[in-house]
Amino acid sequence: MSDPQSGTGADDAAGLDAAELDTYFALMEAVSLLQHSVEQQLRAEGDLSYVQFQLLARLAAARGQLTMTELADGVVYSRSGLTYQAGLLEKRGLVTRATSPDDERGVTVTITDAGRALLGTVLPGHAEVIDQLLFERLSHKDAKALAALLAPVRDHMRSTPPRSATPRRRRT
Amino acid sequence: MSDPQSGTGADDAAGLDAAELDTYFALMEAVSLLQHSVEQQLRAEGDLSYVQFQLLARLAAARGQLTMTELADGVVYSRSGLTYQAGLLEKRGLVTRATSPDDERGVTVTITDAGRALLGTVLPGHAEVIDQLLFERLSHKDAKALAALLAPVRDHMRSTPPRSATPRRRRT
DNA sequence: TATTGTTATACTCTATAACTATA
DNA sequence: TATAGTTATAGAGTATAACAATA
Repeated sequence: MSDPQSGTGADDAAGLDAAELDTYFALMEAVSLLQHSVEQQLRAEGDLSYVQFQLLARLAAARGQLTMTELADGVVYSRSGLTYQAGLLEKRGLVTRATSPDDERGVTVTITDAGRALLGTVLPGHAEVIDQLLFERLSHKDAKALAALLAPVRDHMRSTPPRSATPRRRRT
Repeated sequence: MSDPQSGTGADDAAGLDAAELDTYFALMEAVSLLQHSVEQQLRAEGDLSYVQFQLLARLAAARGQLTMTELADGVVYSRSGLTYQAGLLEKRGLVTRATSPDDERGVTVTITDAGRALLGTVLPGHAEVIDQLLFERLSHKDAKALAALLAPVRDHMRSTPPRSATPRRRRT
C-alpha cells in the first residue's frame, strides 16, 4: 500500500493481490533506479553501455572466449543486436572476432588485454555504485536472503519460453 | 558462485564480495528477463511500452490527474522524455493535457476513459505474466519477504542523488 | 532568477527480414 | 534443412540544449 502504483483502480489485478503488486513494483523501480545509476557510471568511466559491460564481463569470466551464440545468451534478445554490440567492442579493440576452428559457421569472440584493462578500470566504480545504492540499506544477511529468493526466480525465468508464442487472447 | 558473471577475474570487485556480486547479477538478470516478457505482453495486448503503462497506471492511481513533473518522477529521467511519451498517449486519446489552473506554467495530465479502459484490457495479461514468471517459484511468504527486503532499498535509491555529480576519478 | 514544459536535433539501441555460408 | 552470423533498414526511445512563458 505504500507504493502509489499499487492502487490502480482494480485493487486486485486478476490473480495478483495487493502485496504481490507491491513486490513487483518495488522490484521494477529499484532495478530501474539502480540500472540508471550504473549506466551513468559505466558511461562516465569507461564509455560502456551496460550491455557492453556484460559482454566483457562474461568473456572475462569464460576464460577469455565465447562464441557469438553463447555470448548472446541472456544479454541480448536478437542476433543482430549482438552483432552490433560486438562490432562496437571490436572497433574499440576490446574484443577480437575470428571464425571458430571447430565450426566454420561460428565466430569466436575473444577479449583483448585492452578489454580486460578497461574492465579493471571500470569495476571499482561499478562496485561502489552498487554498494551505495543496493547494499547500503541491506545487511550481509539480508543480501544473502535476497540472493536466495532471486536465484530460483531467475533460473525459472531463464528456462521459461517467451510469451510471444502465446499471444494470449483475452479481449472482453 | 552459480552465476557465470561472478568470476570476473577479480573475485573481489573492490568492496563487493562474491555473494554480493551474485545478488546483484541475479537481481539484474531476473528483472531484465521479467521486463522483456512484460514489454512483449504490453506491446501485444495494448500497443504500450512499459513507460507508457507506468504513466497510465500512475495517473489511475492518482485519481486521474497529475502534473507533468509529478508524473515524471521515477518513471523518466528527462523532461523531454516525458513530453515525448505524454504526446504519444495524447495522440491516442489515452490522456489529456491542459494548463494547470493554479500554476499557469504547469500542465495537468488527465487519464481519459479510453485510457482507463486500455489499462483494464492490459492488466489481466500483465498480471498473468508476472504471476508465471515472478511468483510461480515464490511462495506468498517469500513474496512478502522479497517486498520487505526491496522496499527500504527502493526508498533509499529514490532519495539518493544521482552519482553523475561525482564523476569519481579512479584512473590508475 | 528559478521553474515548467516544449521543441529541435542528434544519437543509441533494438528488431525484422533478407541474405550468405557452413553442418 | 537447419544453424551461425551479418547486413540493411526502419523505428522507438532518450538526452541535451535552446527556447518561451509564468512565478
